[in-house]
Amino acid sequence: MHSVAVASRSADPRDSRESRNGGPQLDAVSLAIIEQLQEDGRRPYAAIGKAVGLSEAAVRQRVQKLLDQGVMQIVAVTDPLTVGFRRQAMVGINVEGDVESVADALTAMSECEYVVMTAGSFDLMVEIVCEDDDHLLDVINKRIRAVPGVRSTESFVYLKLKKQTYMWGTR
Amino acid sequence: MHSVAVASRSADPRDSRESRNGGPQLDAVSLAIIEQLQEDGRRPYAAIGKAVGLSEAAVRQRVQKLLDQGVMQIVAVTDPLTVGFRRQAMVGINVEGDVESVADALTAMSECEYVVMTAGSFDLMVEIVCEDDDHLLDVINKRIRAVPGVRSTESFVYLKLKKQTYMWGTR
DNA sequence: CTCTCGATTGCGAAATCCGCAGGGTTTGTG
DNA sequence: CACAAACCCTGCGGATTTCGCAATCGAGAG
Repeated sequence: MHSVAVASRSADPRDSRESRNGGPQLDAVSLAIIEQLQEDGRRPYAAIGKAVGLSEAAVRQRVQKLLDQGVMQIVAVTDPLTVGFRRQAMVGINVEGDVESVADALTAMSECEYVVMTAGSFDLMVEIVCEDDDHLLDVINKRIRAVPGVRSTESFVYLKLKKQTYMWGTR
Repeated sequence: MHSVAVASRSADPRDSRESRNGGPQLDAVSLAIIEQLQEDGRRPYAAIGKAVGLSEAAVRQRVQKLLDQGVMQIVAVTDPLTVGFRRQAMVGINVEGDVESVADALTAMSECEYVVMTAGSFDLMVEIVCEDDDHLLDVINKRIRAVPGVRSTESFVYLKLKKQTYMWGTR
């Protein structure tokens, strides 16, 4: 049991990627584990272990670590329309002054589902999820534009969501 | 299995009134179950049952049904930057002719993580995930602009992802 | 070589998952 | 009203999985 099984895994922990921001580096095995859990977040550890060539306990430890480190999270994702949120929009925002402080303010708003700092003709892009038109109007015109530093906004109301995947790292 | 938004709904014979896009009506209990799984996708059925006032078996059956119906899926989600995709961008697209056919073409591209038809100064917004700058350039200038009907594109390269939640229905 | 540290393994015990049978409740029909 | 069918829930074993822990392995550092 000790003699074989080693030939396969050559975990290559050194610079697969290390360049920036506190990202803990992931080896090929952790990537494979994530891939398994992207297919089914409830897949048993033993099944994952069989797929990636690790024992059940080792998989469990690595998964726990990935969760603790915030590298991934295992959650239920839904189609907003089926849970009562009928209006969504992407909002492009231009900022004067500190972009990050504006981003933090938007992050604190529960309707803001997704906040990203960008390069281009917008400084920030924010996805917002609302229950109806009134709610959407209120969030955009009253709440977002009230944030200090927000110079202008442009809204793109969702008409139809065509694709939404969670297969990052799976290609 | 890749798309949430357009997940097929099982022909539900007795659909009294699920007007349009909406799927099956979710009662308060199913919503509470989803909420539990949005906090932790691996939470045991018994614990969920205790939280929502149902037996373990009942929770299990409801969860299975929600998964089968495509109302939700339980998956691992990651920050693409930490799993080796260093360049992301939101791309706004203007289309001449049929928007939906363009959307379908983009949906077929694996680099397109998110495709949505919008109202506003863009007809489509697409989030793309790439490994590096070359890859990003190739996708935008060669692949997306080559799609028939694409009139123009505007890119917003991601600098920093500030927020990414999956708490729909939790408010 | 020796020691340390992190990752992995093996293994029981406890908890969880799973399928199935049974019992209410509601709906539709004769 | 009676009856059947469809649904949803509960309870209960048995199989499976999770969990915690001690022992082992491997790569460095001293």
